[in-house]
Amino acid sequence: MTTTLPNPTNRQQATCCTPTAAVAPSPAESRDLARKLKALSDPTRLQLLQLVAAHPGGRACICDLTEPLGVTQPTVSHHMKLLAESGFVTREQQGKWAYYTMRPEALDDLGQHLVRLGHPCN
Amino acid sequence: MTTTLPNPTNRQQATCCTPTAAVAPSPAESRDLARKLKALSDPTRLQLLQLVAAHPGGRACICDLTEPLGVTQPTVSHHMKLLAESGFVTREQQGKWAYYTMRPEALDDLGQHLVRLGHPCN
DNA sequence: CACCCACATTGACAAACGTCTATACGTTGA
DNA sequence: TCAACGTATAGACGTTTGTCAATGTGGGTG
Repeated sequence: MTTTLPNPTNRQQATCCTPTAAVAPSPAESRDLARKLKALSDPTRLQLLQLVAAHPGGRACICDLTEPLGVTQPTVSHHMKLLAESGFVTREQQGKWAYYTMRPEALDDLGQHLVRLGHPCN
Repeated sequence: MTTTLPNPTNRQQATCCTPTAAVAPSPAESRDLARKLKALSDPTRLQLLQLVAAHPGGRACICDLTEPLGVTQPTVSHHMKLLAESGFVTREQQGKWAYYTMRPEALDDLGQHLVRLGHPCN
């Protein structure tokens, strides 16, 4: 296609505004962003996050989360581990309970990142 | 656990602020949100979005996107179809070319939705 | 100590996903 | 009308994902 180039938009890869990222987007950055989005791309995990957020102090233990969603305790543990690894919650052991606390900044950052994706020219 | 209830945070499911959503998050809404997030949770699709956004008018055809990412044309077609079905781009056939156009509002909406997730009490 | 309890880990399994090759479809130009 | 081109679809294949039952772990309690 570079030989014939009849494509009206493809004159030497012109960009609208020299966007913040390079013309060829960084695979590493994309993988990192995709990893965070994937952590939120499951209905069960989203409901778990909402449940944690709705608890006083944005803080809940596994036993608070197992019953309302109708999934088993190992499944909840697994999901919360993923959410913690992606930075959306923090884990804190207290006695025999494991408390997970919301990290709203993580959601703020991700949200802003997405908005910026749609406006590469600021 | 409801019988013994030694859990300090779990006194009759108290919430911090009667959040916008019900205490038990709607599965339907979570599934819809998860579907959109899943559409963005792949590095190749994110790079495709960035490429489209970087093109003049936020508009590019498949042939503009196949080469820079090192994946085959059917793969690009498949990903763009997913992005279109989730509302992040629109498709528009022009001659033998298929133009995909960025929809920044979709990213804005999703970004705001995520931010709100972290602040259920507004 | 011995026993519950809350949670994590393991292993298994079906379903969904990302990618490719091969092929079909619609448009354009000779 | 035919050939070339850009794109979409179909089918196949290996990988990842979400879930569960079973088991391990470590703290509290009698």
